[in-house]
Amino acid sequence: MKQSQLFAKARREAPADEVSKNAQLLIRAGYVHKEMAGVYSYLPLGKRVLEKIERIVREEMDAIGGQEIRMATLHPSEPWKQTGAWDKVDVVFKINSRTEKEYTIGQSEEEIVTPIAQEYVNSYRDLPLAVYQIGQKYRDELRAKSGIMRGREFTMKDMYSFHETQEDFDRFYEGAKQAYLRVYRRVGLVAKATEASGGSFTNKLSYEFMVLTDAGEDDILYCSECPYCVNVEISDQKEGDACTRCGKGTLSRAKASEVGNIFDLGTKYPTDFSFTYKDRAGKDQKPIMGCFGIGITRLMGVVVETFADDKGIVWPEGVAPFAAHLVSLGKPSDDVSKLASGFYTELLEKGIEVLYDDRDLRPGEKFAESDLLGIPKRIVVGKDATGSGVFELVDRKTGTVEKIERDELIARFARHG
RNA sequence: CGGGACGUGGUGUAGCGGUAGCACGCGACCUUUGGGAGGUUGUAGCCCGAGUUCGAGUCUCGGCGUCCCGACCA
Repeated sequence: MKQSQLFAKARREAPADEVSKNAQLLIRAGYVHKEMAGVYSYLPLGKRVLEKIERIVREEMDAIGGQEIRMATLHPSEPWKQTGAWDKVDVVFKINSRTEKEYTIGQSEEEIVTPIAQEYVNSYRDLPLAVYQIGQKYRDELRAKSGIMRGREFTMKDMYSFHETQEDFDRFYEGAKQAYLRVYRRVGLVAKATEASGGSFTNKLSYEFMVLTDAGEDDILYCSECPYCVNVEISDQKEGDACTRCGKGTLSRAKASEVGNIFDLGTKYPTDFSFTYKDRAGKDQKPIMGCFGIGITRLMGVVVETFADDKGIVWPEGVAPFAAHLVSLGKPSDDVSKLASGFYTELLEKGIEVLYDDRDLRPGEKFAESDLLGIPKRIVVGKDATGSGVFELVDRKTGTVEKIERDELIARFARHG
């Protein structure tokens, strides 16, 4: 993509009405546009980042047998009344039509997915089943905060699974937990599987996936030696206590942001909807159900919070909007510009995702903006490149500068694909 | 929802009862080109509504909006 054609331009100053690092940087750099408190639109660069995250999530969900669907976001009120959530869950938006019919917009989708599964799961032969979607969720939060990390509208991957037995559920649950940890790793983050409350409809524990960040709104205790991690809201332990899990480490307390949550829902929803299937003996049974969420937009915010430095955003390679930022220091149609344009075409032909800064601006401005955008690698084409054919490769994270010959540079990006 | 702060051109801000100013951006022209250049010129603004006052961006009240702390958080 040519930067001269990118309609969302970076600004020099952060918006005055945002305090959170993620919102300040994402707005400044032109990734998102705020519509109102807790609601953001995603512009070309932001959309690309979301798609990167979504692709990783999709691959990992597919790998554990998830089937992707797309459920409605405008919901009838009836199933929500049937499960009790209409009255019990206070973040449910309630909408009235012109004819006074009541609707809601999805803040989660058990009320929709359970009847869908009920329609097609008639026999034990149809189980297990796992379906998921990536889509918008709406919650009537009393207070939106922290930029894109806690909004009233956000993107979530939500998966729902149905099982014959607790053993089968446990097997799938463990597989999902591992898949989640792979997702976060690929996104570039370290997430801790944290023991937490199961929410209002189950008294079982759940796992929350927590990334340590001061921008987070949860507090967790985690062991210095083993993976044990617990949300302080359900823990009687305190910082400095010995870890009861491994017996070796001590517990530290830290702020963290929840980027995923997996639940054992038991038979709550099948019960509410009278959803049964025939087991091997021909008897009616209720499936055991699980729910598995990942906050896609929140994940993006946490990545910004985690890696940004004083110059701007720093994207890990896995989620960057582009693999390379090609910055030409040439003037319109001079030799430097021609060289850069030729190289841009070649990168495109090799399938390398590149943002090409072809604008006629001063170098300082281009570098500052490049730093702000946070693309992992910057290729600078200046005067010296016209004779030598050697380009400059700058690492956004470390600032390391390498002089690399043209073909080697292409080969390097092609390898990372 | 309780508490607090704040709403001035597209963006960031100054103005504290008496002619709304600056910077950036954007348009035009000239010079400049390896870390956010300089000059000339143009462009564009007081959230909404009442009230106090000779006079309100400024004071009072009421809305609306945004952020922060708390509460809440499938």
